[in-house]
Amino acid sequence: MAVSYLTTKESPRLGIVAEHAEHPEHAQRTAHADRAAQSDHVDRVVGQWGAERPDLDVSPMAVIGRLNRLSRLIDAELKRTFALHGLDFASFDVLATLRRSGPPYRLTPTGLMQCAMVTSGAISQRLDRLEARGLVTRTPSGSDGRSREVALTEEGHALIDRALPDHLATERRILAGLDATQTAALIDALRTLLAALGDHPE
Amino acid sequence: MAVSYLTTKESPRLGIVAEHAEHPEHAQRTAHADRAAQSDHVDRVVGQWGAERPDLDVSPMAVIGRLNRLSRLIDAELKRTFALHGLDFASFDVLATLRRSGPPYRLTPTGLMQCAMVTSGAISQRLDRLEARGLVTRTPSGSDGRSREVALTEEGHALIDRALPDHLATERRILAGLDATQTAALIDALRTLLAALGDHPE
DNA sequence: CAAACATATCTCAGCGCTAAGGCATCTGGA
DNA sequence: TCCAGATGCCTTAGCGCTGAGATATGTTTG
Repeated sequence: MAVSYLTTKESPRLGIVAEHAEHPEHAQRTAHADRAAQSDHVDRVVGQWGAERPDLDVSPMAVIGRLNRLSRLIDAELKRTFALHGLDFASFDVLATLRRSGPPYRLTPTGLMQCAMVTSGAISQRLDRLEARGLVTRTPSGSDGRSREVALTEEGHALIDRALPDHLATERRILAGLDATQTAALIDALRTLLAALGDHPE
Repeated sequence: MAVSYLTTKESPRLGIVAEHAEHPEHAQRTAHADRAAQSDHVDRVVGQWGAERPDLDVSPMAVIGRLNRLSRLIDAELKRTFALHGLDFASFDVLATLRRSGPPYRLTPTGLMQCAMVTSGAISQRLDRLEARGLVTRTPSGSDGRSREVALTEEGHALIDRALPDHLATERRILAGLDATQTAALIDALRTLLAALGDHPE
């Protein structure tokens, strides 16, 4: 039996076929989908376009649309955990980047900017806020008069170490519905897409 | 030979194992990874945490971190296409939602709000901007005095029909690096995560 | 019917980001 | 050496969104 991952509304122009439906986990999920006729928001969107613009191949939306919605939902979820520690995504991001860089927990604004994928202005403002709260310090760089060294304070270090386990628990909860095979395949696909978009380290 | 999707830096505590490495596409990708020791930004982050906080299981970051970075990169890419048509994501979103809803291309602000996953205030402001440009109209609802009917104008209809093919081309280009198996697995995983986060239609 | 509650939309202050540009400093080539 | 361009950081206007709340209308309940 040919079991499809797609609802009837999704035209398979991306050449999507169910090649490994023999995996028990997948069979189970698909069986559930068959039972409940499970169709999510993006299925509906793709179906609408299929009816209104049958001349266009909207199948890329099945991926991009889901990535977009998932990203928003995850952001909202993570936000709640950050708030428990008096943080938001921007603050957590800077503190975590400094923390994981290892002793002496110092980076330049440029380094933070590249990790965070935001503009230099955004980093300046993030550091203003963190500095005002005593979570980081900014000192002149010894070797380069233009540069600065941003360092975690003891309070900043303690705060990120306190928030991190909660954050990881939230992430784990979000991913709890995926089995090992799905997770590996997801990472593989995301890695491929990131590479195609030029997301390289350094 | 046990071929892993993970770099040596990623601890496999999510129970990730390479169960279907016999797929030709995957073998090829992994071979390439072996050859170039391909490691992306998130690999580096996970490796840093592994060194600094070996007591914590940071493997969820391999998924959440990639989703976050990918979403930002995709947004930036789509933005450029929207700009070619004098649009941004917010405007495109509203026009596209109206367009795909089919004749008579009318929805309420509440309907648009639910599709867009933003607050009612955001929709009010989006509609202000679109109305000022003559791309939509707002008229009182006949049946409910509290409600309004938002309708695509001819100009709005023409604009979204002009922008959509370009948008789809951009999406297709972003996904070009994925083969059919990867795409199907990606959709499957995203669908599972969306369902777990309660992203249902209507 | 009236009161209490629910719903639909809008308003607005505040927030974080971008884009553009300013200033100081570094670097490499003529 | 000098200077033009590159680099690092900051400043600021403007933008879109959120969160809180206002207003008006609809619905339910006693």
